[in-house]
Amino acid sequence: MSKRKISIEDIARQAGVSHSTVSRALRDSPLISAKVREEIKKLAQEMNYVPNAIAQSLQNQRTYTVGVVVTSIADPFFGELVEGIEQVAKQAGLNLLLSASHGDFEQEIAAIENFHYRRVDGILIADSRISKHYTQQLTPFTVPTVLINIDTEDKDDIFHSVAIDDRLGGSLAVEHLIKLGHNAIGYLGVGDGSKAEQQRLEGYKMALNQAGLPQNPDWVAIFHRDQETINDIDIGKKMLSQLVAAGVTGIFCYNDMVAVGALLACKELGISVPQDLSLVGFDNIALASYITPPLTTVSQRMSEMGEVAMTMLLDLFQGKTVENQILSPFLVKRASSATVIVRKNSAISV
Amino acid sequence: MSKRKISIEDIARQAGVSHSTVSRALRDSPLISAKVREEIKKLAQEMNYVPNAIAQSLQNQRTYTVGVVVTSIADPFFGELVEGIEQVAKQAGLNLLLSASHGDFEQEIAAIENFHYRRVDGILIADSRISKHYTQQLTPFTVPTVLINIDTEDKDDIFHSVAIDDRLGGSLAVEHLIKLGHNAIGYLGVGDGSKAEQQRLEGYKMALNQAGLPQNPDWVAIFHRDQETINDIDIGKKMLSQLVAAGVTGIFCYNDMVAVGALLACKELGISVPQDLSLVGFDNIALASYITPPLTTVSQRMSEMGEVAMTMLLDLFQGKTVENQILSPFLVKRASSATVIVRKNSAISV
DNA sequence: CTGTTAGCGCGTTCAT
DNA sequence: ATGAACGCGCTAACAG
Repeated sequence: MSKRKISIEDIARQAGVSHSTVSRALRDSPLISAKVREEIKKLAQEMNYVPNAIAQSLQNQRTYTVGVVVTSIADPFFGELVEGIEQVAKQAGLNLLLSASHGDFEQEIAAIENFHYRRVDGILIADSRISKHYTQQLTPFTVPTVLINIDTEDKDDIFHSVAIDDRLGGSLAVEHLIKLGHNAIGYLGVGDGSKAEQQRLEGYKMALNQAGLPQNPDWVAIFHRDQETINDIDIGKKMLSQLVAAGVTGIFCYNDMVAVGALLACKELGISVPQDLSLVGFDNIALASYITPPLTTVSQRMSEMGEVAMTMLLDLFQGKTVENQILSPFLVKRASSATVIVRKNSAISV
Repeated sequence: MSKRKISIEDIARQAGVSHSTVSRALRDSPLISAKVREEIKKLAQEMNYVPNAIAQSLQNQRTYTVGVVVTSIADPFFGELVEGIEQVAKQAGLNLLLSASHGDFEQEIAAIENFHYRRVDGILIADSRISKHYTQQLTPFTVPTVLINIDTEDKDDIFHSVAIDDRLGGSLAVEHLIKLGHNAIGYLGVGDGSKAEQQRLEGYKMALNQAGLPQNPDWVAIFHRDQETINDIDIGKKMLSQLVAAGVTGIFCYNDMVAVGALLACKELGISVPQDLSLVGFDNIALASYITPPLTTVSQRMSEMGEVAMTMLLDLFQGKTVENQILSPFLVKRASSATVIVRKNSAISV
């Protein structure tokens, strides 16, 4: 903003009218003769007038901006989410202020306070790093806020939320394996203590129960975190063997990265997927469809999630009462899962 | 902003001073006695005062906000870029206004005008959809702007840029194959008419020249676009066979997706990589490291690109003169490329 | 229909 | 060291 832009007063002077006449003309006020309105609009055009949103915001008490906090922008997962958010925001004439928290609680709080400072009209938060802290730290919050995929325990009147039905997702994965004839089905988890993992595991158990299939503690392998420095792929790699040793023929993995890790471990161990072992992931990341074999997985459609969350925010702006949403994931069948091949001899060789 | 937040006047009234005293106290003005300064700060804290960035901006003529236009947020490529941008922006106390153009020229212009309207301090554009149009449409632009990976032809005084050295990238890929003993090296391109492709091809030729290796028109396969509806993977799939038929033992692919397509075609044709054929990609997308075999590729480090671009913008804010940057890519060696195996008989079988 | 005035919240000069 | 007054650019209430 080195050169100050021209204002409505500049064009008022030029037109020989008052600045409020210009303001009205530009806003298509009915209180203006059609003639001067067109004249002024033309003049504004000629003078390259660009209205000042800052001044308008100060007056309107509305910034037409929403703040978005995600863990990481580089994560394709959140990328899709933001894409969905952006799409409906743009359509509604709203702008996005984006901030990454990198899973750090401090940074997340800082981002939210910054949004507050900038007087955003609403806030979207997609980050699992939070919990009850919210209730304390963010109490003085009057800005409409929608939490995405976050365990929202209380404060239902202030915080709204949209989340995925992880239990359903787990069930879908396991039911799929059951249909394929598996009856020794394992679960491979990362042990991050998240509600998501807890519920996917629940879905796993539920599906087994419902099918009357046996359950075995040895079939559930959840990584024990001593240090935070391990990634999901390596978890999958490490944990696979013990499940195989326990005799499972199909495994539901907490997410796709874990499944990819398991797949890599299979290759090293000479276990062929899906002939010897079926794998099902969760998330449907892009990688899932390109890897060999392509991964059967539960898909979340993050962009839809973003759209729903942003739409919810729009409803809140209009004073509507909104209900927390739980989105249903769905199964994407690919080549990493197949019907069980019964072979008495080769089974021993594993 | 349903409930109006408290202002400096509110806390001035409470403290029994004028609002300008409060303003000064909060900004650590030396014109204030240390005592009242602390008192007022404490009071502000108690009253949950949050300064109004909008009002400040109107006064300062500075929004501490930069606008970012990318083709797609969901694209991991741009995700990384934005992550880099965001990181240095945050550190400098700047905010990001994000917008996606989806490769649509209209949307891109609209985004930029919107940024203009919102009085951003600077703009970053990462989208290839543009060209000379800029010179015309965006002439009245006084906002510091940095173009990322865009052919910036003229207007060097207004637009600044950071881009990758595609020619060097092409050379690196081909030199690598040469070192491995290949002497019939092909290029597989998408034919999108971009400067990037043109320069990567140039790098390919340059490397061959420099090594004194033969060149053959049949070794360069560039897809001819009749319709826009084909993706890079399918291009790679389609074009591979003709290069193989031409007798190449190594192929430099325009990007990783093309290389992945080529790889899939190899699997179908029974060509084993890297034993029969070496493949090198470009971009180093996440997928490249997970596919089988992992892909040798030229890496761009988009996050660095974002950091550099944002840093350049910061320099511009400080009135420094900046130079357009060209970043050097580097080779990432993986299992899709290997030394040539000379075998007289099997060579015929291809 | 149009002009005058006030105020959104804040920073800053000009007095004192 | 502090208060009064003005302006950033715009919208809206109030006069005419």
